Amino acid sequence: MDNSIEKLLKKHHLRRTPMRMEVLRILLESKNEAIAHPELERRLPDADRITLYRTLKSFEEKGLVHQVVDSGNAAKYALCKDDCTAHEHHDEHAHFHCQDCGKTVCLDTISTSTFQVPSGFKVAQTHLVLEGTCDNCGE
Amino acid sequence: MDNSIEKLLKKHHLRRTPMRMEVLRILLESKNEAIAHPELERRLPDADRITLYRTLKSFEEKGLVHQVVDSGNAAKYALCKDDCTAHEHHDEHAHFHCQDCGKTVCLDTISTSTFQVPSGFKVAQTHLVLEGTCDNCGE
DNA sequence: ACTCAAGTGCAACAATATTGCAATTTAAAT
DNA sequence: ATTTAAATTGCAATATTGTTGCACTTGAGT
Repeated sequence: MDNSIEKLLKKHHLRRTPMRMEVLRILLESKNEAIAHPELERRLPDADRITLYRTLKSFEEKGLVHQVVDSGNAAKYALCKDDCTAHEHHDEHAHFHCQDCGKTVCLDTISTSTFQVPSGFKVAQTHLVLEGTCDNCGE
Repeated sequence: MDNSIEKLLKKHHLRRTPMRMEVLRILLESKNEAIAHPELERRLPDADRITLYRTLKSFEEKGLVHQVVDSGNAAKYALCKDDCTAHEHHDEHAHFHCQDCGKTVCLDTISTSTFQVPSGFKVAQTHLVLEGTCDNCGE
């Protein structure tokens, strides 16, 4: 329901604007699937492309969504888990990118929390993307 | 030395052309650092941009380099380990992307070989990228 | 030296991303 | 309900990144 969208925005100190509500609605609809910029444009034909960039940037900065990188050339976005804040993301799960259908889904079962890095290195964020064929496409 | 460059090309069934030798030389120079396209352009001012794209694509197809995705918007390339072939990459290691200096280095100590995926999913390739501050930039 | 497939360079184009600025809108204060 | 400051938007202009087609050149085996 709309209510939850408004709450989400408020929670993350983002103004409630039509565009943001729309984008958020779409992201909520495809709950654990990451959506690329072009796809968002397609679903929001009337939206301004530039505004969409800035919307997503705001969302990311305020800890509402996280970026997923895959080997396709476009960044994708998915909703953050509840405990992400403006200052720190806690999306410690992997993603799966299907080379066939192109979809990117969250794999909450795989945690990315602890990898041992050389001394002197500090990890702020981890991207773990598995690529291959998803259950739908593997005939 | 030049010799090893030619051998590498031959090994991967790639013709020995000036451009490829140059690109390969640069990749060898920064052995375990992944280099983005713009950076390669910068280091090869006379090279044709399009040819560079195709060179890297060939390299990747023939198992000579692998792509690294990070949250920067450009794909980066690094040399594959010895046992990569045209048909299969075996670069089962993580990468570290410094948010400060932008460099991406290989972390050979971290293996990405085994993650348990839901049934029906098949993993062909794994990207594990840790982001944060590298030892140089951490004051 | 000859030959042909592979590779190159150029042009044209398509897609993706960034910046500045004026106009509008939100949310809070009066 | 008005007012107001700051955030957000839409548009223009521009930069960056990636693709395709085609004619010309080059590498490497015969």
